[in-house]
Amino acid sequence: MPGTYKDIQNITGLSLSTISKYFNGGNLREENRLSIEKAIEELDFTVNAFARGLKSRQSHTIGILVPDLSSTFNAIIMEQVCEILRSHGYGSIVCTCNGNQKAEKSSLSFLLDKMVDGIITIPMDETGKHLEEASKRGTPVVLIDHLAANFKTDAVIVNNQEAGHMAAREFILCGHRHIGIIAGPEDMDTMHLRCSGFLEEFQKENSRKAWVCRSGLSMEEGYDSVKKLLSAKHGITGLFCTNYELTLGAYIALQEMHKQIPNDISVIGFDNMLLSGILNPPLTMIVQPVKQIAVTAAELMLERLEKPDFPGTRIIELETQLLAGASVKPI
Amino acid sequence: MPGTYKDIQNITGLSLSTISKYFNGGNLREENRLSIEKAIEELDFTVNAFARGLKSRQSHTIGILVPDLSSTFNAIIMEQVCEILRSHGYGSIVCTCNGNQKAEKSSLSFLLDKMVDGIITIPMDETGKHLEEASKRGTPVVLIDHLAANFKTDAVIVNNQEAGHMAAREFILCGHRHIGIIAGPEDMDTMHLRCSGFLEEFQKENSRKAWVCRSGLSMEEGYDSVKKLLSAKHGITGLFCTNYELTLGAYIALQEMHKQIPNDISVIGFDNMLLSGILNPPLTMIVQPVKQIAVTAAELMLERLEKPDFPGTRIIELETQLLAGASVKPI
DNA sequence: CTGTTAGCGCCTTCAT
DNA sequence: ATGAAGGCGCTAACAG
Repeated sequence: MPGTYKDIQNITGLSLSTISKYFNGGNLREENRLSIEKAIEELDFTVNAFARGLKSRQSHTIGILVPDLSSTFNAIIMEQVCEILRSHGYGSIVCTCNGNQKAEKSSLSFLLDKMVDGIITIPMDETGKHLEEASKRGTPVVLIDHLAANFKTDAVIVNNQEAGHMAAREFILCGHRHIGIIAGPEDMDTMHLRCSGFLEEFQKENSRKAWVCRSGLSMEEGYDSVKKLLSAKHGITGLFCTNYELTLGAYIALQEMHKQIPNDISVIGFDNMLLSGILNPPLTMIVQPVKQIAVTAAELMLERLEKPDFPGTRIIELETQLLAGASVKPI
Repeated sequence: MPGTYKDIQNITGLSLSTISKYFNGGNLREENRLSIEKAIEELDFTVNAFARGLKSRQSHTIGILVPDLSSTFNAIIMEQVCEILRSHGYGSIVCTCNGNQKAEKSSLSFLLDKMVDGIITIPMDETGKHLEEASKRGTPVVLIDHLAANFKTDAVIVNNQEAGHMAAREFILCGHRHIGIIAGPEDMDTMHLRCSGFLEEFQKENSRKAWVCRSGLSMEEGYDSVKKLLSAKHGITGLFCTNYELTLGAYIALQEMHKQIPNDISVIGFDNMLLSGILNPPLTMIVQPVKQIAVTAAELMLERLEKPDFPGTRIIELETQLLAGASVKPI
């Protein structure tokens, strides 16, 4: 049973309002300040967040809702967001929805019932319909990764189409005409844009052709995709992998098939994460500014909390970067 | 501004206590129940968790404190723990401490200040000194991965020493006498036990010899360790990798050096995670019962919350398993 | 089964 | 600069 203002009052003889002022940055006589501090020490006192929240209607807690944490990208974004929020006094209540839209909706309600002051999410349901419940309660929402069709709110996204363009240009520059794309799911717009961006640029000349292999998002599926694409004998000279796990799986498959990179086949990967600095030759990759994404999302939220009435919504689009390696070779 | 019991009262004409009873599982006349439900619908009412917490002293929120989420093992454990807790109505406030003990201590205070009902943690500081603050406040703690020397509390651990034994026996069985261990940090007891367990068993005969390569925990360091171990020309015929990332890095290094598994070198990995079902030949691995660990940790916590006065502490030791693959070959 | 009442711990006018 | 008093929304006796 922790102490209360009353206990401090009993020790110091000061009134509750003076004590409250101490904790909320008012001016008090130096001698009173000290005696309160002594009492705090003695009692091991900390302010009761429930009582405070009851008045202030703020929990200093943010809900984080993501599809899953097995994806390294999500896990790292999450980790960073939590850390930044925490350094501003905000706790992060984390929910995953396992790629399940129904779970997404109920997780959102769950978070709101926990009185979170805001929601940062990588939405699954791209209509954003489930988010209406948040705005109904006046809880701000920040989106990561993609916008929601019917729900305007602050967001941090990345130019995935341009990411596809960059990869295509790199291959084109080196004279490649037959490329396999390890594309992931078509109904996920980030993945789709990377792929369609690539195609858009690459197929400007129709002497060039790309084969798209759709799959899930996992390492295993990257691995399988390579096996499929290469066994089909399309004469593919390069591979574009559209996320981290797919890249890793593809790399392993290539090694296993004794395909030398870039002599036998050129490769452009996506997101370096833990891969950076390992592979030999270093992989040419499209990288997302992970840190930046996390910082921006956290900042958008913190600013929104400070100025709930700030008009309009801010959509921050960050650029991906081509990290030049040595895995793409002129044909 | 969400509604309150008073609003429901105004609509239904019922008293506050009847309404309270509705929300806390009491018996009321069917007709009253219905009219309350109608009012709830109309108001979009949800119970105010602050007010409820103020009385009940429970937040229905658990603090999760882990070193980091970039480690896939941690991320997946975390994900599962959060999910289970959530299915019991508990939110999870997640903090990482980046392997920093000072941050660990302050994160713990942070979580306690958020009024969490319990703490589930993979502790860094193995004395457990920082956890005293939790017990001082009467907040239960469940440990994952290792016990804390000076802090007795419920815990889920894994028999890491036996994991080392199993790996050693597998190599011995196949007649290997020269093994490299990709061991990770010596001062981390899980990692240390896997290694010392291995050595204990393997070096029972001194015709057998193992070379230990210490490092951090990352994929990159697994990669480097292999390069180091193999370039030293110890005549190593097998490798034991002691965590997931190290295994992955080691595998990549071997591929790159065109070492065939198991013809050129035998390998025992650790934790399959995303690797399962990919590698060819399938890797022989020591696997931790990840799901089981998460479930057990969550259950220990939930049971402790139900019976705060249950005497004694429960330490659940789970077994690792040798998942037979085809990466260890008789010499 | 329902209503009345008195707090839970903190914050905030309003006086002093 | 400090104190007194009422209320945030919900719960839990206690009465009826």
